[in-house]
Amino acid sequence: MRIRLGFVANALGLWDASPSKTMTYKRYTELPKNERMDRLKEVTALNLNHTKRILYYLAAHEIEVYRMSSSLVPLATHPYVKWDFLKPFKKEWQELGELIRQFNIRASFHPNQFTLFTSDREHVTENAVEDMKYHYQMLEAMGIEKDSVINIHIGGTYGDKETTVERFHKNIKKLPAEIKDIMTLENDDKTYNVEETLAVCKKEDIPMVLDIHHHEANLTTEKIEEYIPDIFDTWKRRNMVPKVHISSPKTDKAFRSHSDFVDLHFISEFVQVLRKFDVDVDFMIEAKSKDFAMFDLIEGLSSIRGVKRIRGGTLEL
DNA sequence: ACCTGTCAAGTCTGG
DNA sequence: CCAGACTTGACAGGT
Repeated sequence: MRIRLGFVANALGLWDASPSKTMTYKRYTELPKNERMDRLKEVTALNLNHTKRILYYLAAHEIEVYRMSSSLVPLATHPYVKWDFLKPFKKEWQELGELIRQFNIRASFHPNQFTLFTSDREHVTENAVEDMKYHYQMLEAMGIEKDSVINIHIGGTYGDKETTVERFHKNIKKLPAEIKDIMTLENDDKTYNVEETLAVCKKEDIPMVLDIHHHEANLTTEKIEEYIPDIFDTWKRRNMVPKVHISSPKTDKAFRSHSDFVDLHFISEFVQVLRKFDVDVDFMIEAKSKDFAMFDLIEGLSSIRGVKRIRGGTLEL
């Protein structure tokens, strides 16, 4: 079995390469009208260029798993701004897509916590659809929508999980079919645990992203290995290697917070579990130290007996 | 050069 | 109904 590792958004090994430069609505309104659009485009051009630099960095390190920043385009879906971020950057989007293909990178998006389909307020669902569209359009512009996922959480519980899950199934119908086709759902550290998330995924035929840190923070009564075959089966429709989110607790007290680096022992236990299933997986490292945390974990895992590093970002077990 | 308050959006808890 | 927590990085303005 093979494990590929990757990281989220920013590469700390590169100087000044944030792909998430922003302009808030407040700042936008403070600019003279004739400068506003120029500034939006400037920020976007910079984020796209930084993403390009990161893709080359990934290639140089043979890293094939990467989550792109959701903040590539500032105010892309703001109701009073909403601007065309596709046409002015047609060439740039295409170039990113070509590099992603050329370097065999598995790219994904993970919209923010306000993108959810459980709310009983209609505008929340409308905003969620808008935000999902924004992410989908970026993937389309890069020509990689068929090979990518947009991952979100189920959402809040509103004091009644059962009713709320039903509302999720109702609200998700508002999402255009082609976008729903490429979405995934991740188990949550506070609300929907592995068992509950898996049930929703099965019902909607949506692949499930397993987050092992969230799982430890929000345990189901059963052991994780009992769920793994079903979780991994949800990826078969898309013929994709299952994706697992990796992080470890900051402290015992702040258990849910992400530690800067990933604790090797926290993960190696899980890797031993995976070994029994002998299946390829991709690890998305979610830690404050980003690529450094990923490199650290790659080296840590490589030192385990029976684990061999066969490429910069790939381990064979 | 460093520090601090602010920012479109979400829910949850407590008052 | 509202404030603060949760949590996030980036940024502008102040010292």
